[in-house]
Amino acid sequence: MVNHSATSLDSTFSALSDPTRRAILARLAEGEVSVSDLAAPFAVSLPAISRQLRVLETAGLIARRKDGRVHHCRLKAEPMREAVAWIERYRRFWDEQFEALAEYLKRTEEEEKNRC
Amino acid sequence: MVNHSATSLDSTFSALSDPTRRAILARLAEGEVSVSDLAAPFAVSLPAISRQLRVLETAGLIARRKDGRVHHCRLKAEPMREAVAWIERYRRFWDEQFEALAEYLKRTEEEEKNRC
DNA sequence: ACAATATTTAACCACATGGTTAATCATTCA
DNA sequence: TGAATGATTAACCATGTGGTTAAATATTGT
Repeated sequence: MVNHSATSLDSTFSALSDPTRRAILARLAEGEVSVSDLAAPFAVSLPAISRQLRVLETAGLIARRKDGRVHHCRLKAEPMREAVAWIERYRRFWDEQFEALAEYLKRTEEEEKNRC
Repeated sequence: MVNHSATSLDSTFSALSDPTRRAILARLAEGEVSVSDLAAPFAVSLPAISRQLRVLETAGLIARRKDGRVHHCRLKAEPMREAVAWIERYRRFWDEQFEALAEYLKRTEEEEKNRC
């Protein structure tokens, strides 16, 4: 399997650490949105949003399509897969379910062993 | 359910965006480690590590126990739960399995409707 | 009391980040 | 062609981050 995202956990987590950028991603979950429409809800200038978008694009979290003078952004969530995969390794440290499962597996293994 | 972590997605993702800090967390997954032992593998000064630890502590990702002059750190993964929960909302944008499940659910729903 | 050890804090530096306004580029429309 | 629109880039500023070395703090061992 090839690494299509060509990005790193560094840039992914870094991109996700800003609330404005997370809000932008949330909006894009509903579909393509133009840069202006994307900027409208925020109390910052268009150049500010433009740079947030560049951060997201560099992190591989969005892609653009240019239609005339309007730039449409869309979500590209692949890097999140990698991020979740990293965090998941720690699930057992917070998840009771995980502990319950571990307990169950340990028990069945014992039983398996006793049968031999 | 009370919010025990008292931290934000901002600080969690921000803390996770640094490779040194992620390596520290990885090490702590094996159990408690003193600050010195934690610092040893890295080619940076102790004060540098001390500040990384403060970032992790502020984010709620580690806690400390002081035993004499030795400070022991341990993993506190709860904030990761929140982080994963946020990212999971985008799973369908990268996960084929998710699409397959959505497809399945849609189909069963149809059948359910036809039965009534 | 004093030296050594574990760690943090202080003061500093270089660089990244997020915001601003003004200027520029690209495209549409009159 | 020229004005208006959508978006980016440039230049600048304040603040945050991660590193350093030197100093301070806390604890242990002699």
